[in-house]
Amino acid sequence: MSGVRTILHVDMDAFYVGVELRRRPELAGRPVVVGGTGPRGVVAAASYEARRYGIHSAMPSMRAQRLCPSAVFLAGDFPAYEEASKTVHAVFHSFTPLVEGIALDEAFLDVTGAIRLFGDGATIAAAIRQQVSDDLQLACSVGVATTKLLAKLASKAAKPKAGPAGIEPGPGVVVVAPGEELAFLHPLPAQALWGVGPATLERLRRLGVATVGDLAGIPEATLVHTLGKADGRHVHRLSLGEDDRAVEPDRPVKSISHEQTFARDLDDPAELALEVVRMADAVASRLRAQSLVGRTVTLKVRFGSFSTITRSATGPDGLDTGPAIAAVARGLLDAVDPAPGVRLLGVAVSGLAPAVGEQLSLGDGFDDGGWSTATRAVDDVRERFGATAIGPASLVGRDGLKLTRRGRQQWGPDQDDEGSRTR
DNA sequence: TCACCAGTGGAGGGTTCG
DNA sequence: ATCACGAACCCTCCACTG
Repeated sequence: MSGVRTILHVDMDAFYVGVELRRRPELAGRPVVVGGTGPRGVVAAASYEARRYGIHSAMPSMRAQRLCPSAVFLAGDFPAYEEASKTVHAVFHSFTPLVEGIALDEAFLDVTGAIRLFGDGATIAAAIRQQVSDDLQLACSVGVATTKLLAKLASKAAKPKAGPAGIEPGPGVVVVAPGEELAFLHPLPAQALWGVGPATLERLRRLGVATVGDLAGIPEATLVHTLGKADGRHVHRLSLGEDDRAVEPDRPVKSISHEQTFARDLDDPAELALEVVRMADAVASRLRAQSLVGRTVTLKVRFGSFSTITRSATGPDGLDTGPAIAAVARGLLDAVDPAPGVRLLGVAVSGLAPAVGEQLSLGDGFDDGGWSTATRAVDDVRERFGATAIGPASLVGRDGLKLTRRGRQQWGPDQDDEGSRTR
């Protein structure tokens, strides 16, 4: 039935760094690191010059600093990256509507139907690179193949490579032609497969598996036994190059969460309760912005020891106001002993559904104390005066409303995150 | 010595990804 | 000598329903 597809995976090269370089061209050619700058921060992106020193994303910033003290560390500007991402996606959409965004800097395109118009996969890939370069002064790498997995691995192969010796430019576009799939796939290490992380890798290692080719030689039943039904089957199919997953634009959101690592561990219940209110409020804002409500509230607590627990509760009604979500989350928090010291707190809402018409936050026949009306007013004020213009009264400190709505993405606490709440 | 069976949905922990 | 944030998905256990 469905013939051979042509799928592209486009991956921006050091995306956040690239956006920063556009407005700070003097940094070009230098080791640049974007990410959390505080003592508990991590690297979000590193320029290829920085990667020569062994710096990579998700690495603790402190370690990165030791590896390359002369590197330029930037806190990052998430809204700017979002804006650039939108423009990049507009370029993708000029070739096909079948665009599945994976992250700000990454997307799958199914161009099977666009070939008649624009040329084959390699031609489209080159055109996209040209367009992104012209419009945004940003570089990207593109993989072209018959499946998502192969396209993703191909784009990786297309990337520049940085080692102690220097930086290799990389081909920019790599095509895995129909029929060449297994020749490309089987020499790769098993962890190249999507879904094979450290834990799975260790189990496979015990089966004597090192490469994808090794994996292809293992009976499916053995893999299912070792990895579980879903993962075993999945990995087995991928190792044979079988991957019929479609490029899906518009995948619905399943959960919305906010979490934060503190500059120091907290053990004061009142202080923690305050943080929960803050996060519940932030999550609620985002729910309403997308006209969603959620029935399940999950509280996440990471202790100083790094052990992490979650506590959740599901109610009959969809919630989308700060007070309603905070009430549930605080109930969950009450059952947690913070004495060991809490490093991170998170509030998530799942079980999402579209908010339909007049939202009843507290159930049928209940007077919700006017929260629905008040909440709409809050959204209105924020729309006109900014996100920090109004917030829960409990968050008003001595210095006024300390509603540090910390950007949309943060890679660790700031140096001075203690603020007015410290005692 | 009682789990008998099947389905559903919640809770909690874990893995993986960018 | 340290380890973010946001999201998706899986597994296992458990309670409830019939």
